[in-house]
Amino acid sequence: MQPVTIRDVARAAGVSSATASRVLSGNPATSEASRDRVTAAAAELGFSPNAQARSLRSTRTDSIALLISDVRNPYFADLAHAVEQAARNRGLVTFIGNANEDPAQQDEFLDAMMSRRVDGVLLVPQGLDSDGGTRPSPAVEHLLTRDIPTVLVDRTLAGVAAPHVTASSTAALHDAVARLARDGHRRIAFIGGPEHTSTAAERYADFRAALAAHGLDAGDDLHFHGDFRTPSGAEGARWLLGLEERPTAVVIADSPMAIGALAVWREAGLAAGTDLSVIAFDDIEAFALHDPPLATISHDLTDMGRRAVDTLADLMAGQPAASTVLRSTFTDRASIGPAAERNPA
Amino acid sequence: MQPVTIRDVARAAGVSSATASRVLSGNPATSEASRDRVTAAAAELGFSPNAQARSLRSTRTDSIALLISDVRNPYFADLAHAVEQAARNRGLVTFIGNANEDPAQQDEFLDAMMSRRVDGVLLVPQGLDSDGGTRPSPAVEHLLTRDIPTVLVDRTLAGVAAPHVTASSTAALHDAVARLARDGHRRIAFIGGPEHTSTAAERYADFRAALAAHGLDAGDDLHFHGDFRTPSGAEGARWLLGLEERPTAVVIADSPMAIGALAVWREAGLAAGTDLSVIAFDDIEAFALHDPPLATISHDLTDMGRRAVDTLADLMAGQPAASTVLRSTFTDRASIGPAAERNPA
DNA sequence: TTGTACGCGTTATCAC
DNA sequence: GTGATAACGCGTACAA
Repeated sequence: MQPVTIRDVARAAGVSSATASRVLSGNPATSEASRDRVTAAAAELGFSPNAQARSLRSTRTDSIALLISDVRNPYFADLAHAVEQAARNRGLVTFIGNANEDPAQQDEFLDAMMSRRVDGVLLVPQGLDSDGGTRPSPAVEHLLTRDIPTVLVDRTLAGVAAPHVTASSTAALHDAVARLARDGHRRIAFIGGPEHTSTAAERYADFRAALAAHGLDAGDDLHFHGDFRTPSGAEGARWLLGLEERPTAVVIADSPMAIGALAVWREAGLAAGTDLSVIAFDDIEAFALHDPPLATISHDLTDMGRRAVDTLADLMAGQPAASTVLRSTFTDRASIGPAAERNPA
Repeated sequence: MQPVTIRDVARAAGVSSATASRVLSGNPATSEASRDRVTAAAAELGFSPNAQARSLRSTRTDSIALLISDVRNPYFADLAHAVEQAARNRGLVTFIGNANEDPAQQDEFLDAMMSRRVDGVLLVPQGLDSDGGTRPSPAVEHLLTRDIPTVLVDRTLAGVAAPHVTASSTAALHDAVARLARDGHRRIAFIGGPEHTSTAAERYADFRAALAAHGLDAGDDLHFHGDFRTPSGAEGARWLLGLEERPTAVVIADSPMAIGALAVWREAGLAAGTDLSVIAFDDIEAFALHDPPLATISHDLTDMGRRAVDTLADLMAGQPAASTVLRSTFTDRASIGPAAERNPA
């Protein structure tokens, strides 16, 4: 079936396409008579305006793009949900894209979005060029040189001046390490994310700083380099089991890695909170499956999503927009216990 | 900055816009000389073609829409990931939309997608009109009358003739009930999804049939009506605890409800596999957090996503497309144990 | 209040 | 192989 155009509607209503257009876009300069006939005809024919043609004229699409790192990571799924609801409240449609933690897929999606002239972009940046260089990837540079309203979310990117909405875990990690230190923990491991992401780098730096503040060993040998995904969490867990002098506590930098790690430790017979104290980043619903309940460091993602959309809206309105840094929360739960004796006799 | 058009590129390359277009869209009727100059100019100016204008001419957008019920449900997140990868392999961009299990949000997204003239739609339908009527929602009817290639995924919809890619759990539920019956279970509860979704209805019907096949009580009083979300799983768990004669086993129709239910039961001191045997639909990574490991009934979502895209591609190519019904798998794990004694002395 | 005519950026159709 | 030109569907300045 041929798509129904505004001309078809106009013909059916016995008016010109200009009048039909005016009626359909709410222009007040229309008579009641034509208004009735046009709306009736449009409904009758099932007219759906061609957004391509419309935005070719008006250069506005009332849509934004959201690029996340990994749809299957509950953290980003929650963020996507929050952004979508906030955007919907402003009459914006959200196109969600999945980068798979891969700069190439990120760029593909961004190119498609720029081609479709979205009004703005919310970007969880996927790190630098695959060249290993120090510049942002081509599509991201393109975004900036073309002055497309862009807000970085969750992560920042070196050399990119766009405003961002992120979360700082400095205080939460300080609290968490204080709690561990109080319970006698001296060797605390860190299962981190990929170095090139700002979140991974910051979380580890904050962790080191918190250790130092409590007079604990701040060597780099208790740092496992994961990639934010489940299998690398399992690897990290095995790495920890293989350490000569086993740490008594561990901090894991996101929830998929925590899932992978906890499964390995349980299989190895380690009880969380008893044999090994565990703190995981993110506080996802599925953590309720774990016994004992997991201590977490988490962000309010609804807030993050809402603020990201607010910031982007400012930018799209031509107003200058400031960056926001939210605070993370440390939640103490039973997966933290007293440090086990070292080398029990 | 003004967007760079193909005319700018043509001018910079010293050719006509027609030649520039031919070069940029890979038309072989071009000389090596102009090819070089045009590609150089395009790169120099950072040209990005306007997809609106392009598809205004060519009526193809090389994009598809995927509407899922709930981004935060890992089942649909996995499906979205699978679809996206499969579509990408065919050069199609996927726009993911989230309906929140709400027909109104479904229709909003579908309208936006129709406006943008996507080449096809993969739809997890959100049930009937809010009127409670028996017809599909307006946007879905629109999709069909306009003959937009559409494939139903995961769920079907009464009265909609579009091909579908779904999964049948008939055999898996038969296996699961057989396993429970063998272990002495006679009272088996079912925490189901919303009746108006085909998956919820089918799963419950198959469950009832499996019970009957094993000569078990098939009354309707052990059926809790949930909504596929975590809080309703918790409600279902409390409902089960309040039953006069407590069932010894339970089947839960999706993973978020399982998460909600298991947390409640643990808090109440019930051990899965000992006090209550548990089988959950879906086999998500996060289930690894649970001890003992959960018995599951699951689908291969990568397969489902791939086939959905295959089917849609056939439709878009004008070929007739057949529906596919995949088979679910029952995985026996330690959350199933012997039926506890009833009314122990 | 309404209709005519033009242009948004691109591709397809013709001539050359 | 290349260039001029029409057309995609819509919104709007202008004229009536």
